[in-house]
Amino acid sequence: MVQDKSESLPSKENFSEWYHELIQQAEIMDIRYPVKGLYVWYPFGFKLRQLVYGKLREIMDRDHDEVYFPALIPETELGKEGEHIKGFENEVYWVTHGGLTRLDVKLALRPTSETAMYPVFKLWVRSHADLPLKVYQIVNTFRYETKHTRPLIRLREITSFKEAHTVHRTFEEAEEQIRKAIGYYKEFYDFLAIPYLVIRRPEWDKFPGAAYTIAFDTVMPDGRTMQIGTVHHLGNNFAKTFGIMFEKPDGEREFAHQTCYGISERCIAALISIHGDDLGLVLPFEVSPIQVVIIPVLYKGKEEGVLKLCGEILDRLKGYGYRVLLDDSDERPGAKYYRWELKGVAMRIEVGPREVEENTAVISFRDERKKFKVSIDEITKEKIEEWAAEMKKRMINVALEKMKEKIRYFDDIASISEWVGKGVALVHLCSSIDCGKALEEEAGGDVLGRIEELPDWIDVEYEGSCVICGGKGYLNAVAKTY
RNA sequence: GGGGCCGUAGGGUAGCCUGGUUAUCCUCCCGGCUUGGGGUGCCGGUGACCCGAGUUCAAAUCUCGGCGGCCCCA
Repeated sequence: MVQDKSESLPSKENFSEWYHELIQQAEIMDIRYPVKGLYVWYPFGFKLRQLVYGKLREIMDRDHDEVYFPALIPETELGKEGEHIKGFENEVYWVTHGGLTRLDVKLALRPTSETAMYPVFKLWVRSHADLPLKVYQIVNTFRYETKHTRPLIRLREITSFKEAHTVHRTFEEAEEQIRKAIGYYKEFYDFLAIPYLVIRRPEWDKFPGAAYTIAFDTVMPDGRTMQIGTVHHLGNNFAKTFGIMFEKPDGEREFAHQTCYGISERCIAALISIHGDDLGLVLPFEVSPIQVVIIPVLYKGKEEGVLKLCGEILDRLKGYGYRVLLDDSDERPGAKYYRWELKGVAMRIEVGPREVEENTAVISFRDERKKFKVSIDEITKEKIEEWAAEMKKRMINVALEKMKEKIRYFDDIASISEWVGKGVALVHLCSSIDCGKALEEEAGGDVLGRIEELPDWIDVEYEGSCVICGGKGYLNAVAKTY
């Protein structure tokens, strides 16, 4: 029996369509805003954003101060660092007029904030005692994307760019910060149960103006990878451009070394895409806008007892501090199950006349959708936390297994192109640009770069001979990308 | 950069080729009854031809322009 309900989602097998529909049906974003690449956060989507970014903030606040820099950057500053501007010039939005008056110096809508911040860092940094300087901000950024835009994934206005910027005395000290930043991002994505690869981008694909770039990539259900975080060591390139110098204890003046690292709302796209299923969102308990929904099963003449017990459970869970909803709307229970599953509510409690008699409740978790019965007394804060932790563990395992299936090692280039597009190919590759480009040509995908941290589940030697030239190579990843 | 396709209620659609009645159907939404442990059923209701110009007795339909969206190739 085929359910041809128009509100049902396309199968996740058809990932692109599934994503497009789910974003709207689950009320994450309204895509009807009349400008290409700009979208509206629905209240539900925005709550999810706030919960996810709350965790990111908590992590950043341990080691950074939050700041806010302006969205407009004068052309004179944006253009100072040659590599940097070359990397962005095709996608910068320009403010050219104030009212009817043409501006003497055009203003760019920030594509990222290095050139907004660093002229000010020059003023803030004077002595070694001012270092290290570590700040972050969560802001919107603008890029004139010409390719296919998609909500949360490819935007003309990124609404939720968390960018951190740090300044240090030495290259090594900055490098130490890079290690810490990678640790912060790991903690963040582990919290969201999103698996990732940590990869050093090849020379031709590093951040414009950086010494090197390390990226977090996750593998989407269709086998393409998505970059969900980047960490850049800027060396003293920008310090030289913007004159960020400090006086050492011995009185000598030196250029500072810098890092920057960012995460955008692609983390939400990954959260939705990695865990969601044919019925909708699946979210970890901690970030579900609604963590628990209580569904009363009402039979004529027995409403009172059921609603009373539901009310007691509601009060108790609210007392524990959870985001809980009692759905006493006039619909059949089945319709409610589907609705709240679409929204990714982590835990469901059903109460009907049978449960009232036994003083029990039927519990179900969104990821497994099995039902089990517990006595009302068992629903304690400790128990719920235990259940939530178990659910998170299941989600991590499932997501990691799926990612492993989409990653394969190849020791010759013959069959790589058949695989790239379905998943990630691992190959040994030397660091020459010629070999990298030849491989991209052959594979029909992008070289993501050298695996920076080899996970224990990848059972391949880290070093090996380059698949193109046979020279000394390291394990690299190749894939089609978002 | 080159080429192609498409704009009809909140969402999805038929009608357009061959101009002509009250613009089709599904869904959502609103009201009523019914029902209630995995998408109840019935009855009733609100709501649309992207914008502008042209052709014509008459334009959702044909022509031109604008705006918006989608796809393919480099």
